[in-house]
Amino acid sequence: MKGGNFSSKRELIYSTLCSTKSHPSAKWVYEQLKEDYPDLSLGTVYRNIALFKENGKAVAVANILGEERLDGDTSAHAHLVCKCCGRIDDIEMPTITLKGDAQGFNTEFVAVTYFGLCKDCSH
Amino acid sequence: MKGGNFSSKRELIYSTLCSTKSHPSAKWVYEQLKEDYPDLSLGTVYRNIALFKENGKAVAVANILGEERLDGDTSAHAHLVCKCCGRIDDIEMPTITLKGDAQGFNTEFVAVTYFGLCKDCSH
DNA sequence: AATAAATCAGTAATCATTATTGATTTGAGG
DNA sequence: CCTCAAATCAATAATGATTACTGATTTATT
Repeated sequence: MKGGNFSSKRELIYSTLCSTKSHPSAKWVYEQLKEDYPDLSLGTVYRNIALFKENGKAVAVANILGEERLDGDTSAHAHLVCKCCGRIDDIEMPTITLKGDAQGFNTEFVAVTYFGLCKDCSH
Repeated sequence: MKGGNFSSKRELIYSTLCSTKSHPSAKWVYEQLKEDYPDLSLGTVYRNIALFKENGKAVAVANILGEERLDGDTSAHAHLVCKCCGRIDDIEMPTITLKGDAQGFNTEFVAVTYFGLCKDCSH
């Protein structure tokens, strides 16, 4: 029953990932849980996050300072990524009007990401 | 004269990056040049690509299989990324109508990326 | 309880990227 | 042309995120 749902650790990791809007890294999720569940391995967090991504329950939002940042909210929305402090915020998904077409491409997910400086880092 | 332009190697790396629409990795650029310029170091490629990104002459398009993929074409266009084979194609930039606003966010660059399966990988 | 599959912790290995170091090249001024 | 300081480089080592592996443990099913 691969990728199934009978694992308590898996639910724990998933709910931690979904508990924040900060778009955390795998390590962040690990560190949050490590306090209450000392016998949790970072490898387990990575493995389960990989499963979530395969199953469409999570997406990679950006790669900040070499760390992949994740989002457990897969509803349609866009992101503001601050190049300075690494902060990632949600915004409403804009309307996208594709000119021409993506001939033969089978789209599963559309990412709209604004890179720039957040309010705090603009001075 | 940091990030300036008096280096022949720098121009070489930049023109190689711009010579293809395949959105290559740093390693690919290195391998292309290595044939004709054996005394080129992978570190030099990475260092110069980092400069290009700082100076807005190149952008990171996606992270495929742990490798950052680059684009020397910084004109407005969107990307089709195949999750299966890693191929990245350009498409015309769609019209984006932002609902609400990104309060106080100072946008430098907008990325629109379609993830899915390319024609070949859809069967 | 018995069994097989799934999952786990712990750890080692991988591999892209970055930092360091000391040598070389560049361009400006004399 | 010569000198010098800054910029750049190759080579290599170090870093650090991610993945693979191993053997033990847990789960679902019978």
